[in-house]
Amino acid sequence: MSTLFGESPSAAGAGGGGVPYDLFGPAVLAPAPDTAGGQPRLDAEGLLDGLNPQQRAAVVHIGAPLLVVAGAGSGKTRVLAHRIAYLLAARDVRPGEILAITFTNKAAAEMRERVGALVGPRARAMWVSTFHSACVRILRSEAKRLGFASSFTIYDAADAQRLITLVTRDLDLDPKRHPARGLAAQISNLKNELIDWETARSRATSHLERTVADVYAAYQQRLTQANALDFDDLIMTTVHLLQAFPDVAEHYRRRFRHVLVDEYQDTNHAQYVLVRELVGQPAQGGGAQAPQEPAADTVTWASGAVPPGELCVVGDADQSIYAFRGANIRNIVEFEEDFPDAAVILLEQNYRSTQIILSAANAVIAKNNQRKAKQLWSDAGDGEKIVGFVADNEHDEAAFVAEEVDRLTDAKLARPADVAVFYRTNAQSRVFEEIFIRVGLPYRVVGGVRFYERKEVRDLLAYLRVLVNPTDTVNLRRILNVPRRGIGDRAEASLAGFAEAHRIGFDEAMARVEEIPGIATRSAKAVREFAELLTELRAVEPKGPVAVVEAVLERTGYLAELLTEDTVESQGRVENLQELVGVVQEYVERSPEGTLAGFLEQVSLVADADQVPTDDGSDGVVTLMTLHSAKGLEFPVVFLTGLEDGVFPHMRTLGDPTQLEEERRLAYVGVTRARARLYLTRSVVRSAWGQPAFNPASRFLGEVPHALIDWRRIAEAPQRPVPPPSSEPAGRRALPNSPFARNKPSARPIPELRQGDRVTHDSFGLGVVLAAAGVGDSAEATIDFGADSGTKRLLLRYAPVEKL
DNA sequence: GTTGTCTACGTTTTT
DNA sequence: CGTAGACAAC
Repeated sequence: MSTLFGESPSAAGAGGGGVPYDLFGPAVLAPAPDTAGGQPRLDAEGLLDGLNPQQRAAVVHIGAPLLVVAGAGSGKTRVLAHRIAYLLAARDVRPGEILAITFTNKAAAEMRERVGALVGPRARAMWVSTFHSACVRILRSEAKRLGFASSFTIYDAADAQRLITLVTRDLDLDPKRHPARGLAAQISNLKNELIDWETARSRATSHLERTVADVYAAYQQRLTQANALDFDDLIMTTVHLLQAFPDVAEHYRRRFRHVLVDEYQDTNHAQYVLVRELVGQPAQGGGAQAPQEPAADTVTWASGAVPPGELCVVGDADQSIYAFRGANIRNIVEFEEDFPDAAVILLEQNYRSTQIILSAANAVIAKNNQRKAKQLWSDAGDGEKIVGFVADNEHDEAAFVAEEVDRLTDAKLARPADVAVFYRTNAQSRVFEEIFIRVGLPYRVVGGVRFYERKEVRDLLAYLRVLVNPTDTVNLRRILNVPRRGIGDRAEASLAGFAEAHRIGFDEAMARVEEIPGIATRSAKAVREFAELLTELRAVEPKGPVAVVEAVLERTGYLAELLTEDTVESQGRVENLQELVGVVQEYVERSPEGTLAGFLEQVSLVADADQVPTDDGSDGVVTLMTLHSAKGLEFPVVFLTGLEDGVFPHMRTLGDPTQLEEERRLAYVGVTRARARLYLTRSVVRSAWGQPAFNPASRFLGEVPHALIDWRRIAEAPQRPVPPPSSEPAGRRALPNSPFARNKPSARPIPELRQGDRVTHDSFGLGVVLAAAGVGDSAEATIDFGADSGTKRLLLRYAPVEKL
């Protein structure tokens, strides 16, 4: 298919608001466009046009800290953009005095664009950026104060985990008991709480905590040696900088007279303290949870203090979906305690969705206990009913989505660009991609297996990082033997040991490889050649970033190896590398003075390479993304898929009411992305890594009032009389607490084994049960398979075992 | 010592 | 299904 639209719809798409087809009238959509005939509008009164009274109040508010509680679709970005423009137009604020902080690059870009549309080129003097890039900017210029080079490298989560693996090896920790992943998470949590390793160590009360603190300490030391900061360091170090150097803090407070923070509910403790430091307003409330340390959390007042900056935060506790990574709702919930003179403005009118969609969203979120009441309303009318669909399996679910998109586009009710498909986890995108490719439906996946996480891309970036920052040990060791050049584990360990013993960097150890005992001459030669290679490559730097990248690909033999391999996979890798070269070229074109270091910084702070397709008014493509990446976006047509307990809400959250509430907020976010048409789908059977699993309907489905849903198809009820088709939950009841209700269904029921039972195993053959424990999914058995295979302990849920 | 093969393993969301 | 680690052959 994909004939879609012959001619481009009359009214433009995105910002303007007119949807050409009959989704619903323009009244629902964002009010008047921000630009009139492309001309920046600077008069103060004009900036208030088309705003409702609450929005207007938020724009014109002066003085005390302001919290704007903005329900989904209530025009919060609009309020922020207009407030900024209003500051310039009506209050004589200079652009350079404004710091607007968002959570994602996407949001920052959008904000920049909208402000730019209102105030024109003056917007360029403002800082409109994410927490992380604002901090990098501050840290680069103040690095000397803190004793590190301003050319520091930024380690992302993968780099950090790799370094922690190295550290655990150094400390002789059992990787089974202390997986790097878990340690990384714990250290990250500590940093988000602004707890440095010294404090962590002094507070440690258990053996485990001491171990974490030890790893933290060693990890931090390695970061310093490598002249690197991880993501969390960017925030924490900036806070420390401002606290340790009152003159620096004063400098930024003088500069940023207006601090605006978007998605305030997603801030963690470190970000919260950072905001307070920047504003210079001492908070009254607790701030810190856990053991209080007033000194560390209290704003230092410089002599000749600058009056506090004006703070405006915008957020919605119902859309807090990042608690898992340290976001603290208390920051928004207790804003008024933190800032006793604060003003609060509530935005409840929704300009995005039909009333039916909002009613569904309100009903679902109302099930959360920990929450302040809030009811979104719209004057857009009821609109279409929500469509429900139960598929037999995930392929059918995807096929339904594809057919439905086809139907809508054929009927000119929507273009592909109007449609988004949401799912809980990235892995779920694959089925949709398969079907969409087969039927020729153009689509784009946002996020997913991210470009910058691909092995070959990371390898090439590792080379570039090492060229810029020779002390970057993690990346140096990553590429030491990539492509294979005969420097094995043994040689690497010797180099690392030598560096440790002489308290020098890994790169220096390489330079002195001759002095190192225990390295085979052949390996030593390889190390020497590798060091020379790096020197050669550094010599290319003056020729510009593109030349360096190409030199790396050529002279390391990386490209040649891939070309020789000549498989489908290697071709894909070559294409990815070409794309990366293209990214460098783009960078150079955009900033001709740009350096390799500049390029790398940009890359490390932009995690989502695949941006949301901008609506250029063409038919565009269907957007596939996780619910998390969907936040802040809106689409006329939304498919919310995989609504199954265990998928969404995610399995790991089912046992924890707090986490379950976060999942429900995620559902709320998903539902409120839809403007006119919302589809809720689930699948009876879904294959999760190989094995089919029966999942019951998501509890969130049952929380949507039945009257709002038009069930297009419900679950079959096998071996039972057909249940009354009145409501879908009948489908859910179709599979009660039968042993087939979850996981591992028909193919092979979990055998109930007792000691002495004879069994057969697909690969081990015949065996005798020595012991059995546990029931249901957690049932295990120890089975003797005789001389060939020996005794095994098996989890019966997965093990291909049958009782004889 | 290094490379290739096997197996075990673990799988949320992202700056 | 895909990747990381352990192990056995070159």
